Amino acid sequence: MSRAPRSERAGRSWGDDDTGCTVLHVDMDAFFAAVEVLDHPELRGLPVVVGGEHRGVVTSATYEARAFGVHSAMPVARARALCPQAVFLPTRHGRYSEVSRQVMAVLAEVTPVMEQVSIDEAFLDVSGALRRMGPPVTIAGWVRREVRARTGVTASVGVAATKHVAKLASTHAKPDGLLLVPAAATVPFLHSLPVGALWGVGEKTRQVLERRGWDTVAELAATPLPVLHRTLGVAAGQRLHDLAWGVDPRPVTPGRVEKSVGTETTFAEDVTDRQLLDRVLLDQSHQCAARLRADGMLCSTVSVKVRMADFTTLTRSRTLPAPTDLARDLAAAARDLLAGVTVPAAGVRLLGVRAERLVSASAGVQSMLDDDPQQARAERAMDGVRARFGPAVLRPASLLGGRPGGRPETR
DNA sequence: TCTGGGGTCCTTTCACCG
DNA sequence: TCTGCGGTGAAAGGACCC
Repeated sequence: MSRAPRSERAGRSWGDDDTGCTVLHVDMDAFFAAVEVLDHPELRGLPVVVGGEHRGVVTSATYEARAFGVHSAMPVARARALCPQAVFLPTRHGRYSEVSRQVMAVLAEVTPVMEQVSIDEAFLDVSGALRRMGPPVTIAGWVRREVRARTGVTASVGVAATKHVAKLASTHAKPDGLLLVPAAATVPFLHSLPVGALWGVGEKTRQVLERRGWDTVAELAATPLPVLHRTLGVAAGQRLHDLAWGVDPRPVTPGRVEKSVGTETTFAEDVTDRQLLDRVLLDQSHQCAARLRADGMLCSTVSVKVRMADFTTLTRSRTLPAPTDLARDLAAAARDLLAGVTVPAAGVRLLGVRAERLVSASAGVQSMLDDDPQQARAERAMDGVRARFGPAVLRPASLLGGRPGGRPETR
């Protein structure tokens, strides 16, 4: 669910010349909530909110719920206050992934030049499909019809000459719409938007820009580049200046490789018990390692994230002597890193482990697995058992004897 | 109101090396 | 021997995205 601000003006028609507008951005409408309504037809037309239960936030809400001011990233408690009559449902990630795969399969029929950005959106470069399927707007119409017919959920599509503008166009087409921004209308379209609409401008940056008096993309675009460099840094200043003028040479890139894998847990209650924290790290290390092995990757760096009860957050990371995909190695590093952190009396709210600087296991690098083939065989055997009987059947002995009290309440 | 979990990218700081 | 300096890589933090 997009959090970017929208502009009434920008949602109008900008013309019908789609020449050169070969980038499509396909974005599912209120995706998680839409899947829930699909599976529970009796909820159609009602305010439905999907999100965590206790310390959770809203991950998706139907347009009926949004009419009450509910939006994604809002604490569920706040959403309940705004819309007590809404139906609140927990997230079912597996089910959303299933529908997502069906949607992506439809898109893949258009062109192999498809870049999936998240579970519910993707870019298509349709330049190679024009002869077979017709002009971009015709293709966009086909995508919307086929996605709805085959999955039962709706998508909005933005059509433009660049990824950034296509993305903004789909935002302004919502819900269940299509918006073309002709190449010639790119700059007027962008300049009709508030600065917060630009990709890369979140809450903090928007405040910085607005303090300077730059409320709109047009005002940002008119600002000399050196001033932007001083205000935002060279990289961010250059990028926003380019985007504000419609300059976005990024190609649609299929098959992006992951750069890190991680898992984190917010406890139902803040935790002060170090043994419990260590056990959670071990559990998370096993999850990360299993994913590394499933993806055929090794990691060179392990990082630990700790969020304290007062929400201050710190990370600690360590480069390993050699790359690994073994939970034992991740856990050893993670525990060591956590040992260097002072746990405040009020306790820890969130704990996480991330494996970074990934390299392919087949790249022939010297790894920590070579030192202990027995451990490697044991962990791979665990993968096999979990694959057959489910992730919950097998856990290291030190994790038995009671689930850590703070398993995420969102599962 | 009270703040998830999965990520990416950028900046700053610091240690180390020559 | 001490100091300065530029380059580089690791670590940490923060902003942002969905």
